[in-house]
Amino acid sequence: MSVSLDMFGDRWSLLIVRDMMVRANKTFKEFLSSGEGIATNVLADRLRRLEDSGILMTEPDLEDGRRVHYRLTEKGIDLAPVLLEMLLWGAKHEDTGAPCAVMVEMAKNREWVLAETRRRWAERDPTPILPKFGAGK
Amino acid sequence: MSVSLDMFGDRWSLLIVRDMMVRANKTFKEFLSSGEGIATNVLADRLRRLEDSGILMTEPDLEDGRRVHYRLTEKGIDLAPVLLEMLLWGAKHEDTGAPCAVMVEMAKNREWVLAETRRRWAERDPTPILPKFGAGK
DNA sequence: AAATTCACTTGTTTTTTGCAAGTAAATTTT
DNA sequence: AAAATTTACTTGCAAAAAACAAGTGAATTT
Repeated sequence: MSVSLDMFGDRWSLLIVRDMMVRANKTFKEFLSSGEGIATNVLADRLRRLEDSGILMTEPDLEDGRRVHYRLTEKGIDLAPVLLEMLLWGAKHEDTGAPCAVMVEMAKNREWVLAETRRRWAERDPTPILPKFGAGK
Repeated sequence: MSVSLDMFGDRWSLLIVRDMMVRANKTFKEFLSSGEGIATNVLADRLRRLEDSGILMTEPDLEDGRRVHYRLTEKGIDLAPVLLEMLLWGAKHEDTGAPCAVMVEMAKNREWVLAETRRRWAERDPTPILPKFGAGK
């Protein structure tokens, strides 16, 4: 676990992974404008380190040569259980502002949430997990 | 989750919680000598912040007035699922040095591990969940 | 009563972060 | 086709945090 903490023992790395996972962020600009206020130099540095450690990879955008697509690797998407447990912990113990009913549903359906997260990643389905939850039940 | 990351977005806080949970660390000195090399000023600061945010509490050692016992709160022990998933992720994707068979067992028995962790916390049973393995990592 | 242990605190140096501005290549607009 | 704009960064600098080294005081051991 110390290994994980060498990688994630900072304020931004896990937030980046979370934004890729639940908000389907792909570009540098999307990360910048997803509201947490990360500095451009730090974002560039974290993306580089996450890539170096095999958690994400880059691919060019074929429609716009300025853009770079960041995408989670298998190792990256495997962080979903960690992120989910963190999300649930935060919802239980802190005031997250997230709708409580949604979180209760997620807590009851961990396996479904994880399977769905992985499916969307595999199929490059950009629908975000969070807003759209509970529809199937 | 951003809330959680304000708290845990640093190299040491989660490591402290982990050491309390799986190694049953209680005193300042135990944290110092549990091998990660945290500085005394940083350790003092993190313990204070973890206490301020209700993740741990302190109680005096009745047998030795110099010592302070740090103990996880309910909110703190509720981090067990997060830590467990991190541990499992690290074991799968990084070279942790932890005996592989042990991790496979843990992955298969998440619920048991969590129940046992909580039981030991509740009963103040200091038996560590994980045996100490060497230089670790 | 002297030495030692324990849980810290207090400087000081080094590293990391945050902020503002800038750059180069690709695309869009005129 | 020239100019303006967008995108993904880099660079330089001040401020905050961390690592390092040393010290303090109360409690305990010798």
